[in-house]
Amino acid sequence: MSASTPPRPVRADAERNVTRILEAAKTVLADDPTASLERIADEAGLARATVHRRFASRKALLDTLFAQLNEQYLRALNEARVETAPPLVALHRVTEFVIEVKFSHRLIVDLVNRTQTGHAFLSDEVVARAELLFSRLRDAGAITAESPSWCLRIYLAVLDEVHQLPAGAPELGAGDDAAARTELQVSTVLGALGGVRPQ
Amino acid sequence: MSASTPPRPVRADAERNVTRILEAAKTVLADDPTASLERIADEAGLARATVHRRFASRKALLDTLFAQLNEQYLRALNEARVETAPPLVALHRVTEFVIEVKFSHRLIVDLVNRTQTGHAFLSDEVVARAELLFSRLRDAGAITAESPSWCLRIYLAVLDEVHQLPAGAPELGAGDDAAARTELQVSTVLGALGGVRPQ
DNA sequence: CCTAAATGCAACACCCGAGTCTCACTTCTG
DNA sequence: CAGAAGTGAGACTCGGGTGTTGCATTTAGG
Repeated sequence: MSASTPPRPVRADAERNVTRILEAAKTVLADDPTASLERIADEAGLARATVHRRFASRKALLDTLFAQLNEQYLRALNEARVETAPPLVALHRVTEFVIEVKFSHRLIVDLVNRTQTGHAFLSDEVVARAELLFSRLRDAGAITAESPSWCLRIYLAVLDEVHQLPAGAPELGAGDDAAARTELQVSTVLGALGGVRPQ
Repeated sequence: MSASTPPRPVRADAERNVTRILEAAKTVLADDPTASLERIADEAGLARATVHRRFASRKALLDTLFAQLNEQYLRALNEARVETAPPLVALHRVTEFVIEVKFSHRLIVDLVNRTQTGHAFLSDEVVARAELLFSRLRDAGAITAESPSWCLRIYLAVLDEVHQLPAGAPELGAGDDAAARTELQVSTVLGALGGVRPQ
């Protein structure tokens, strides 16, 4: 049964262009969530027709983008061991990973608001496991906020702001950028949710 | 010099429709920042042509909307005496006013991101006075965050989330809705910015 | 009540983005 | 190298939103 890869090996350069398009889409859509496919094609250095060849529709492109994001989040949740590690440690680790994901959250929020289709931009699994982390934080006394969904909303809202801070911002100090953003995110969220700041 | 009101008294019903349109625009755009003028016209119970008669363009309508918002913010800053009252008191009062302004911040953020024109959705004066309030909060030891502009960003981000909480949400408790939202906003922001929560 | 102003309605031109198709040309890949 | 797959460029349709105009009707207000 070699049926999983029928008779269509997909040429290498075509697949390469798929990733180029996705990369370009992230960049362009982060700047303007309503950007046209032409802008994305330009950013990718390809013709608009090619984008349509690789993705049946704009929606198909966005779906792929979302799927990619959820995959990365899932990886982050796994590697941070959100179910088993001490919750404060897990929060730190998951945030480290998420900060590295160069994905504009504003983009997602915008798209969700726009497409009333109730686009499940974060998969149920991601939401459930993230909310579990906040439950564990509360049970451990690290925060006082009761509702995990509220916690997640605040986390994402703050994440958006941290993400948008320019590279050399004074809030980030002088050291490693990603590390500083992680610190800022964690301490801001813990404070917002009624916890005591570490350090 | 009776020139300020030339020979054009503007009929009463016309002016009434202007406010109707603005009201409808707030409602509709809060739900979908890209909503068409037709949807706004429908919400206002008017024909689309009438919207165009009262507002030269979509942009003109949005400008008026923003101007109105800034006016309300200015009033809030004045009535809260942000420059002179104890900063924690001022924060509380200004938040009370702002919570009453039924204006979706998501709308504004979206519009700002969309119209790259650097639309100054919050007037310089509003920004300056709000940032002053955060400076005073820091000097008084109520928060530890250094950068007033960062504080304002977090404030607005949280405000957006508080604004979007459904009416009977558990985070709001059972009492007066507006008061509960004010409390949640203030305590969340103070915590996020490194302060100690009152109570 | 009578006029001027405002509206509703319908048609129109215009622009922009999505999606499709063709055809000549380039680039993989066996 | 040869054929297949992929691409670029351009034209095209289609849908939807903006902005404009003309005309009949309604409404405000002296």
